[in-house]
Amino acid sequence: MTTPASATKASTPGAPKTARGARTRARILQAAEETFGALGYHRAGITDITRAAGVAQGTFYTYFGGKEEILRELVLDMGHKVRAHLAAKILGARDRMEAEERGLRAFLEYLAAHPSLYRVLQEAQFVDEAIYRDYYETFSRGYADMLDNASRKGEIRPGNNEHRAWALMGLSHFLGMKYALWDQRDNFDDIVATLSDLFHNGLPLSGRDKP
Amino acid sequence: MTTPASATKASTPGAPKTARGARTRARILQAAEETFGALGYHRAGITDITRAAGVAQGTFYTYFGGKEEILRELVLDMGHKVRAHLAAKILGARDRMEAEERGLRAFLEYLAAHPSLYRVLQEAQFVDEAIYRDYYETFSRGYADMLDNASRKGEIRPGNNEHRAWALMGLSHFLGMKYALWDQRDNFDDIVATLSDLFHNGLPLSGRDKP
DNA sequence: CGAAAATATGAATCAGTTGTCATATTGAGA
DNA sequence: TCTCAATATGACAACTGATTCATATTTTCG
Repeated sequence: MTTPASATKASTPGAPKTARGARTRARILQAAEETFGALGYHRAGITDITRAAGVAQGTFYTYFGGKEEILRELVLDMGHKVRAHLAAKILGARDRMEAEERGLRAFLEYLAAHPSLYRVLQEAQFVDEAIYRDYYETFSRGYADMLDNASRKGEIRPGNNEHRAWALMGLSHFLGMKYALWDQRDNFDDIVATLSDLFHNGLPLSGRDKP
Repeated sequence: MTTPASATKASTPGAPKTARGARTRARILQAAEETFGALGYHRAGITDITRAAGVAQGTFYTYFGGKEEILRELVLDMGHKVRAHLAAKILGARDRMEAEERGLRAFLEYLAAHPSLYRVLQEAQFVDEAIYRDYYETFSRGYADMLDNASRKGEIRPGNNEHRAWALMGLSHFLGMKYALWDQRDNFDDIVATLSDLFHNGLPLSGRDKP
């Protein structure tokens, strides 16, 4: 339907004004994450969400303007959580190389533990592309900044760190999809080792190219 | 709805038995690619597809079992085309390293020229995950085989080429999404150069680690 | 040319969903 | 305890969009 021209869509209701309200809202949000994660955005009905939350359909609209809005909220929320998790896991790294390894491992582990993240985020792309782009543009900016710092410190080669950031995000994304979600591994040592080797030495046999 | 247990979905109608039929079917397939690409799978109605193809709604069901089926067909078709394109572009490469550069460039150019590919494929993931997985599993197998060959020839370091294949696919995917689709660039020299440097030297300043 | 098969048509059916609303319940503060 | 604003309820109105089907039209080929 996509906003049938002149109609519907009650815009964001105000925030809850009671402890009870806050609790209910949180339950619905949580239920939405699970339901979207399990069924996907389109197959999941408001009914499924409210049933999972243990409230009546109508209650949904006390806190959220509609299906799209709760998805947006979810994506924002997830973005914060992932970044916080990765930041924490990277914290003690000696240099950028170690940070990359830790970051990759942390991402894979996070994805294995929170598979809904992936599905909700990826599906958001087709519901509201802007929020999906924001997620990755924000992420990539932070990533590129860290690489720039490492460049300045002489820890990594000079080069276009924006390009590198997108490449590295993509690589994590696919490795996560394949090994954490599809194959459902719980040990990522060998994967991290393979990528670590790539980061350190590139692909060629000996690193004797342009130094 | 997800196949309501006991119902609907007329299974694949037979192939057209007339030149006219073949033409009509092709027109619908083409229209579906454009329509899904422009509106997305869910927002695109059968109506939109048939209108774009210049036929009546009912005609659609003469050739396709339903909306999901035409999507499947599209994904399969696209898979063949991309692989053919990349294979052709890589053909004359002297070594694996050059093949990687050419492959990345070819992928970015293909995506810029066929943006529907991306959208249809990515969205297929949430309509019929199996076909999406097949697409990438097939692709990755071929990719890993090529890397294995290069390993044997001593062109690249030994290592887990399956992991590498997924990492390389992911990296291309994200670079394509960002630069070909979102930023709509038409020149990818600098991106290919950045990644070429990564492939040759890894990230660290000098390549003097474990040789 | 004259069936018979293959195609084409589009109105009607049918299932399923979102978002609304009038009505009840709850609980915090006076 | 009483009152009122905040919440909760769930039946239902209003739509959307996929698929079907009885009915034309076109093509093939004997």
